[in-house]
Amino acid sequence: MTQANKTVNKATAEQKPSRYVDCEHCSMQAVCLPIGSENHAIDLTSNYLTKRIEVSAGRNSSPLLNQVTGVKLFEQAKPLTAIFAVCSGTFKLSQQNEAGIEKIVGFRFPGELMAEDALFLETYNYSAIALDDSSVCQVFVAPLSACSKLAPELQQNLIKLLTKQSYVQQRNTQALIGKKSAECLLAAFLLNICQRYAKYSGNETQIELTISRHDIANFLGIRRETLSRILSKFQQEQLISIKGKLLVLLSLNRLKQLADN
Amino acid sequence: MTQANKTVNKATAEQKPSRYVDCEHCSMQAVCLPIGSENHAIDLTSNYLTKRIEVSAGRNSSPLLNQVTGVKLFEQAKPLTAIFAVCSGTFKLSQQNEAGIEKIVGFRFPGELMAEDALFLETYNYSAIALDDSSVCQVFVAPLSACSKLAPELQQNLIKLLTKQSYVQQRNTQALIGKKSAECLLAAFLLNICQRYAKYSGNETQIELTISRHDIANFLGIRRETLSRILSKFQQEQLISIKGKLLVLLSLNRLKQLADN
DNA sequence: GTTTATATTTGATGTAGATCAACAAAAGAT
DNA sequence: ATCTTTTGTTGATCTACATCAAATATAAAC
Repeated sequence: MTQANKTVNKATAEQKPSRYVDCEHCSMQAVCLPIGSENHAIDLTSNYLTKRIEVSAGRNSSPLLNQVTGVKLFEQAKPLTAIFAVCSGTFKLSQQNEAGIEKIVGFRFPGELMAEDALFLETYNYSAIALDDSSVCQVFVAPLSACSKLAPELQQNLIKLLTKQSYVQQRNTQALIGKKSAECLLAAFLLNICQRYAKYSGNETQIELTISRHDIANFLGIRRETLSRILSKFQQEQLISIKGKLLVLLSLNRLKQLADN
Repeated sequence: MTQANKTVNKATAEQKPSRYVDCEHCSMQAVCLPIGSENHAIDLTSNYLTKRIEVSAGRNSSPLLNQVTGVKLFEQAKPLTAIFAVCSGTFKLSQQNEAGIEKIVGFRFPGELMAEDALFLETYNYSAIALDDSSVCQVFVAPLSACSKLAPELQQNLIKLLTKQSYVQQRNTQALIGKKSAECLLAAFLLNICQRYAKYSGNETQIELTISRHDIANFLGIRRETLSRILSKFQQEQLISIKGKLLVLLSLNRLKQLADN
């Protein structure tokens, strides 16, 4: 474990567990765990293949234009050399279209993967931006590729991992297309992120909301104003509470009811 | 090549090339083509691994409820034993949610894959329904899995294929979320299907539209009435023409302009 | 052929959410 | 501390699309 003391010293530290997600709760498990008893030689947790690195948040050094906040871990269209698992913190994944318009395509919490959906391809499909002081496990592709040629089981595990991941991804986005009302959309989103964050925090009724309203609205395909109104409404109706960065879900049942409409 | 003479005899046959898509234009190529010169033993085009089968359309035998039209090639949640490539015809892919609501998650034209996104998983993620008299190449997973253990190159090819596929899929759906207006959405959709169909027909300005308005609307997340209105408007504006089942794009440029808004 | 069912188009109306605009509250910068 | 910038909230209006409803066209059944 590397040091993340900076994070601990911050004002918001009370709400945030001062620990990394452990390997047992990480989606990379299928890749990292050594395969079969005879194959112990291939242990991807050795530093040869993987490396834990810190990503400090802090806004981009150049506040010229409406630049993205946070720090880029990797960048869309650049050569892909490694994939990542989030150990602590939060990331947003964004794509820029030809016109340069930013579209948030997802968020990642501890235990979740980034760029795995482009494994063995040439370039990253999206950029990853830290919204927080974060840490990640970096898995280099070249040695992974070499290893997997030696160990067919590893490769089958990889394929299973990737297909499962892409299925989850698809469900996440397909659900949102359903053209539910913005309220349902938001209810579904809040439940989703709290549930995912719970793997890390242990509590699926609350989350430290490091994601800006702008990014949530962008991701959901609604306007910031609309998002803000619905959040206010949810608070009036005692469905949620927001104090500073802490979001609490007050009634999972009613939110679930709203979500699947 | 198996016989597809039934199809040729149909009234709509003039508009439709009476041939299968050839292997050169098929997305399964990376899997089917024998690998390396030394590995000729592994030729997946042998009948051992793949098999071409016919799927007659014709509506479902039970017109009781608002049952899906067409014939199911495989069914969501059933055990996955094979993946498929479309040789001729059209398929729609549909998912049912817990409430039993049908959601169209995609269409497949000749040369495109089905169920590959669940390869090595237990069950199909969606059902595939033939909208046409169609034919497919069936690739059995068990022998494919066995083979790929022998040939790491095949497996790397598979991973590349899958990740590319899932990227294209994602782009297709993400583009639709962009919450463009229904007009942009439809323009993008028409361009997309014509372009994909062109691999088969050779002409990217027209398509034999076997997909119902209902299914298009469902896929795009708009109402049938809205779809119908926009189609009428596009015809008035000489952007497209519809005669029977034949859809012709009259101005690719103006449609493209509309599409990326 | 006729009849029945299904698919598609068109019209009238209501509403959710976009848009424009102003204001309030944080967060950085000096 | 003040000043500036960014981020979030609330109000007023407008429009695209959903919804309800009815007419027409197409396809299946007899």
